[in-house]
Amino acid sequence: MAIYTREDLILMIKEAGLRVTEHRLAVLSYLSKVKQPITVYELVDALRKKDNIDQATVYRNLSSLHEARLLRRLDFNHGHAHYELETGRASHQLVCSNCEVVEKIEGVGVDDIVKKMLKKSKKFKSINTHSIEVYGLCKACT
Amino acid sequence: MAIYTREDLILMIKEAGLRVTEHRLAVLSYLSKVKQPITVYELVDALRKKDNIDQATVYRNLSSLHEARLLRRLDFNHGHAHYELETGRASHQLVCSNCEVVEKIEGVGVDDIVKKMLKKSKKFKSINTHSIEVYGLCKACT
DNA sequence: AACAAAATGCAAGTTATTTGCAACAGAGTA
DNA sequence: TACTCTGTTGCAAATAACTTGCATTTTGTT
Repeated sequence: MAIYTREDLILMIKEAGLRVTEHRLAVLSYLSKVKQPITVYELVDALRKKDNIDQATVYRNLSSLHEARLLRRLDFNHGHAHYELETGRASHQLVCSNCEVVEKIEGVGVDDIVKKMLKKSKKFKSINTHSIEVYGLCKACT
Repeated sequence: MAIYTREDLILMIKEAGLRVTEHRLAVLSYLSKVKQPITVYELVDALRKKDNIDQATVYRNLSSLHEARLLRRLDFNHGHAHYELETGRASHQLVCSNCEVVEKIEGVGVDDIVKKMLKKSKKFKSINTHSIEVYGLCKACT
């Protein structure tokens, strides 16, 4: 879990071809500090208090940062999106079918599987990112 | 791609502990015939015409069938859910980040990866299903 | 400093999905 | 077969998540 300085983040935004605004930086910075993918609601709630950012701005920034591939957008069948930094590492999680528990699992290599999928594909010839969601009941809900 | 008879589907619904209604059967039957995960919109559109089913009924049936684990609910970052039958086989797809193209890939085994994830988990001790979405640009959008 | 393009706040809009409630239908039992 | 209980349905209205229009401000560039 790398830690990014303000300068790192500024550089990332610039290299993505986007303007560096305090709000965009705040969104990226917040996401760089959390350990799990978080909901837009959490982000809006935190940034509204701290930096007085409107939710439309949060949505717009999430969207531009996602399009620029700095963020990964995830869905756990909870009715709303989750976001996390798009790091080199892939994103794999166990998701409870009953409650909102999500457990991120790291260190499971899946590169060869993704390659196999691509090889079998007729419509794609390259890929950028992927996510794996494994659903079950968490221990608390069992 | 197994083909289910009406009796198969009735049995599946009964074994899931749900009542067998014409509408529920129609939803399951429709999903048993499509080759790709489909949107609720498509389903509503088709069933409204054919069987005069209200969209609330479609949503409620999708929900009950999903909860009973007869369906799998998928999200491709398109702003709406997709559904498919929950067969023994897992669900893996390539998804275009730009348009709505989705390509289902079969025959890539991932059981050991899922097992590895479960072994690393602290919050789960068993799982039911999973999905893998691999994002990239399809050939048409490249 | 001056300017064009992009970002922002606010309020209103849109889309997907859910819900309340009265009428109806499936499934077990008498 | 009739009875009854509970799950299902249609319809309209509600909600949640997300997007958009527009006037104003900011950013990066010249």
